[in-house]
Amino acid sequence: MSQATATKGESLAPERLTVGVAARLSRYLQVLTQAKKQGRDSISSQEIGEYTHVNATQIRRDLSGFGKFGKRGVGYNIDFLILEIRKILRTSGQHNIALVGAGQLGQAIASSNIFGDHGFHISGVFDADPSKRGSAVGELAVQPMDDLTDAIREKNIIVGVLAVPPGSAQSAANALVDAGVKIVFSYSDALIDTPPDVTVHRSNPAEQLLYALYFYLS
Amino acid sequence: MSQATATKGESLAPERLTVGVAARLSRYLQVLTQAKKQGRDSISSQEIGEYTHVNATQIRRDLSGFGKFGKRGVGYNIDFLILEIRKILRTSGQHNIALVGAGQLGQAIASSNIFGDHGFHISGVFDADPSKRGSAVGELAVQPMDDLTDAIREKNIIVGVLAVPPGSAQSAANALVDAGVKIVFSYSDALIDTPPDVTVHRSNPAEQLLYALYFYLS
DNA sequence: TAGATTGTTAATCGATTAACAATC
DNA sequence: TAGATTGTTAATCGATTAACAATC
Repeated sequence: MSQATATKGESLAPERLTVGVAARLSRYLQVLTQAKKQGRDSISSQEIGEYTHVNATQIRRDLSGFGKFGKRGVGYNIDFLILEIRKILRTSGQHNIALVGAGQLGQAIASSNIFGDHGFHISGVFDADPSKRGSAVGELAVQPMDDLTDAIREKNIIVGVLAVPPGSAQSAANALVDAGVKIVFSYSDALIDTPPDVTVHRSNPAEQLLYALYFYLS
Repeated sequence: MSQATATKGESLAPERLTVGVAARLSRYLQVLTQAKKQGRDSISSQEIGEYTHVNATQIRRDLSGFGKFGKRGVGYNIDFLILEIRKILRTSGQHNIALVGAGQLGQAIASSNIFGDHGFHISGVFDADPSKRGSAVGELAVQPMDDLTDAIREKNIIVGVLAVPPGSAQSAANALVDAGVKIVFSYSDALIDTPPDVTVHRSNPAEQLLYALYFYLS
């Protein structure tokens, strides 16, 4: 019972979410966003569970810690629940991010909605290769790495995405960190060292397949 | 204590790993593979923890359930630990996978080592677009979707990777499922429905950034 | 020897699950 | 009303953490 004591009618929000709850809420949000795109109005905890691999009871428990968001016999209203989870995660607004790497991967990312759908706006694409300078990636023109620091400071960017080959991951990450970025997402699985105040997340398809395979083979 | 009773000197392997343990072991394996690539010989639980965001004590506990793999004062021998974890996960061999989608993303995936480094061999690239047929992607030639079923049966493929736009994700997944694939990894965040015996994993960069952002902002 | 890091214990906390009354 | 699904409880299990002896 580490939740703040709530007086009648008030929200029951705890001071700070645990890592598990925050991760799961983000996961529910992703499913809700996609279900909304498909034109759905409401969704049950059971169904969110099928898409997220989270137990349906766990989902209802996670949500009921913050309020009564559902309707018995019906499920959860998608628009409403998206707003509520965004409030809980305190990430309601748009967030500018910087993309480093304008190769095939960078171009694929910039022209997709995988970030845009979730409140992240790619506000600059950077590449160390001078021959790429100025070429179009999505709706943006590729900028040289020298522009990184100014762009990150001007647009208050704290998230950087790396779409560079493994051999360039560390140097590209260094450039982002020097410019003030605090959260790095890398599509390469090369290990990246950063100061303690910077967190690195890596794309991990093979890792997910490996453990899915274990359960398939068992 | 659900571990099998082990007689002296034998491995202590439990019947079946929990989801948590299997996922973490896969994660350690990824870090070990990368550290080996960097020419490292040994690594401490502390350091694996920094790269995986898993507590160092938890890592030692996970490993010590299967044997004494480390050396006190030194750490874990990387080559040895990779072999041991592969044995535990029973995924030591090579696994053929099918890649659907030969656009920028598919090409980026096929020409990278993100799967190859972890024992997954891309043995076929497929695309519904007839104009792409035969063009080179990595070291492979793009095949039409009609070839999918035969290829998957011949090469005993149980894993399919989707690198297609959100609007094509469901139909491409259907083709994979019809051909006999049991594990699907999708780079699109569109929701995909499959029969109960097929598991779907999705790439989720925005989700990870969202919850990283929560902890940065708190 | 001195320093480092494993292997292991014990105590706590969060996740998971089944079950079911409440209610839409 | 009948069917469905939430919100919530209670019981169990796994994860997390600090601490430290063992030992390389």
